[in-house]
Amino acid sequence: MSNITIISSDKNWLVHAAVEQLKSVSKLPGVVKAIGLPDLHPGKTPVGAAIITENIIYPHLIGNDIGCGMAMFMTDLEKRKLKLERLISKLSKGINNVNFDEMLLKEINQARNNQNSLGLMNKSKNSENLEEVLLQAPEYEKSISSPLGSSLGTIGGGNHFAELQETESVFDEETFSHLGFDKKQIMLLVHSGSRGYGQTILDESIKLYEAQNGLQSTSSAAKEYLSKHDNAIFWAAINRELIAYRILRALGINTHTIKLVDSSHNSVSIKECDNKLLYIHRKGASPSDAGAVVIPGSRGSLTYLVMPSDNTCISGYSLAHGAGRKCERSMCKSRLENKYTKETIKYTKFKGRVICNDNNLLFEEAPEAYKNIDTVIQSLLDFGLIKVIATFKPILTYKNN
DNA sequence: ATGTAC
Repeated sequence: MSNITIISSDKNWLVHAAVEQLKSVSKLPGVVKAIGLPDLHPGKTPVGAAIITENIIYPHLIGNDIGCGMAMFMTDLEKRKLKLERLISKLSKGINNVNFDEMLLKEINQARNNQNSLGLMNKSKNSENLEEVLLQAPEYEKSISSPLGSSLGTIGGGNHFAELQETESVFDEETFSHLGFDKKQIMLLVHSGSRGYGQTILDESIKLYEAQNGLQSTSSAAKEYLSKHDNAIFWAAINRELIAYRILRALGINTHTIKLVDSSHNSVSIKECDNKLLYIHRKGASPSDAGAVVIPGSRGSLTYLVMPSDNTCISGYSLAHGAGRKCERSMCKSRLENKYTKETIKYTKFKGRVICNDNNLLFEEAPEAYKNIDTVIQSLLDFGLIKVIATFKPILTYKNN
């Protein structure tokens, strides 16, 4: 009997290669179940997938960007007071003007002090360990060539971004306000991860232990990986907070903000099920057993705030992490350069705008490069996995370091 | 997705 489940429908197109990748990983030793979410697409290993194992951990299934995720912050800026051109002009100057270790730590503490505690800040680790954990990345940070530089607080490339959004529709007012949302306020969504730190952790695990063969869960190698993995999860969450702080500072908006939702879609977590210890490897898959989740579409489509259902065993306790790539990166430019110039591509159909100095990336991350988020969400609804709380509309997407 | 090499 197949150990594969794919959460999809006829309307939700999936590329064959991704399904083949899912089949391939489903046959790895110790894999109990391989789940394809509706945003399943090919990567080094399948993206939009949850792989459940027993007794074995596969670092390569989580990939290099351990801890990558989506954090949504509520800003102090009211929707009615937003002046887009002014914000664009401010943000175009960049967000990083602190590049020294000591200053960086001060800045991080400032960023954290500026966030009202809803009990979310210390979710993964105690904040007292902040400096210790952050500086446990020293081998990586010190290896960065620029003097005293740090990658902490930087967005990175690829599909990473920071984006101002406004509430489009609220479908569940009670949950919306219970989570702390206020539709009058502008939201800030940050998608970033552990930068080179996670990469170093993956490289080390593969170099030392041939991670393609997996790490026996009782081995010291597995314990070492999991410990570093946890640090990367924490580091990535702080990274998103610091990015939010820097964006708001650059915009001249009150940097006091509230992080309402944050979840990582690249991680491994341990879950006890039927007296068995399961390792849930998520690669481009958000957890559906840890509260509300933000699922963005693209800069030209809506972002969804959803509440997972109580029992999501069928999807490996996971949800789609976005719309899923439809068009290969290398194909985007040629396919879209008749439709857009390098200037017109900075405008979206919602009258949103993009700040991005990388011309290729503007095309690679164009809305047309992604599937329809509404169809992806519909598949999650069809399988009874979520309830939609609200949708948000992108206003300004920032895609530089 | 990454830092680095080209």
